[in-house]
Amino acid sequence: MSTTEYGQYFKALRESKGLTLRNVEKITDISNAYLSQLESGKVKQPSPNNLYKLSEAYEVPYETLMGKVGYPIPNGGDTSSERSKSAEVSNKLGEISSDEEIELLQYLKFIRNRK
Amino acid sequence: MSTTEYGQYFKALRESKGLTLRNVEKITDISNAYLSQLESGKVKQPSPNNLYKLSEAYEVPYETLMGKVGYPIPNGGDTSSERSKSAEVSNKLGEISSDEEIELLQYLKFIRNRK
DNA sequence: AAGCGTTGCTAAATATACCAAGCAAGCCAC
DNA sequence: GTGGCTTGCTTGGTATATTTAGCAACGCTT
Repeated sequence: MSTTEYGQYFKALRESKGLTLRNVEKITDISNAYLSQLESGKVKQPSPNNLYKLSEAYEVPYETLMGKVGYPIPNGGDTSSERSKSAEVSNKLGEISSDEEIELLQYLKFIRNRK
Repeated sequence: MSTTEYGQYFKALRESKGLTLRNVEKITDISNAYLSQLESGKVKQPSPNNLYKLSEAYEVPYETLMGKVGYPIPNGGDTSSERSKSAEVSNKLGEISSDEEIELLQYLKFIRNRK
């Protein structure tokens, strides 16, 4: 199944914000070691508590992260698959795939780093 | 320590429905052994996946169970007095400025055209 | 070059979710 | 009573979430 490891998503998110692993550790109290494993796909289901902290640090909706890692989310059905009929909160950019998401985050990092 | 004995809550829920541990096991695919531990307070943070199954079996809102065991729930109402500081609307990419938004849209177009 | 702080990462260890197997007590038929 | 069936429960084990300690490569500054 879509092996689009969400680890890369987390990594791209962090880098787009210009944060280091130890930066995030400081903010969230999650060890940098664990964060590294998270980003390299060695963790399957991080606890909701940690997802919540990360959602704050990265300023993305908690629900989004819950869905990303495969937990059921309160209002809709499943996620992880892009064919969901869910009226997913439209992003300002319109519908984007997981792969595009990562690329956009990487580009965002580039944008913010120049100048 | 929270001493939050939600175990008794689960037990009361099950009994109110006239279900046995093995009944619930059949329905949810959660072992009766585990269910027993859950109800006797030997489990601290059951996975959202299992909470979801239980919410279906017991016909209570998923969010309610999430809150019961101490997980943050999507719309505020956390156990700890945490009130959202602001309703920042964020998307999967985190906060982005208008200028960035435009650039991202252009880049998205580029991405999609390069096939 | 040598040292120093930073970065991401890994290995080993601990904690805990969860299951398979089984046990003791209850209940109802024979 | 004895046997079978059901109940809740415990014990031992496996898997996995998470941390502590450390390491190697990098960039600085001197």
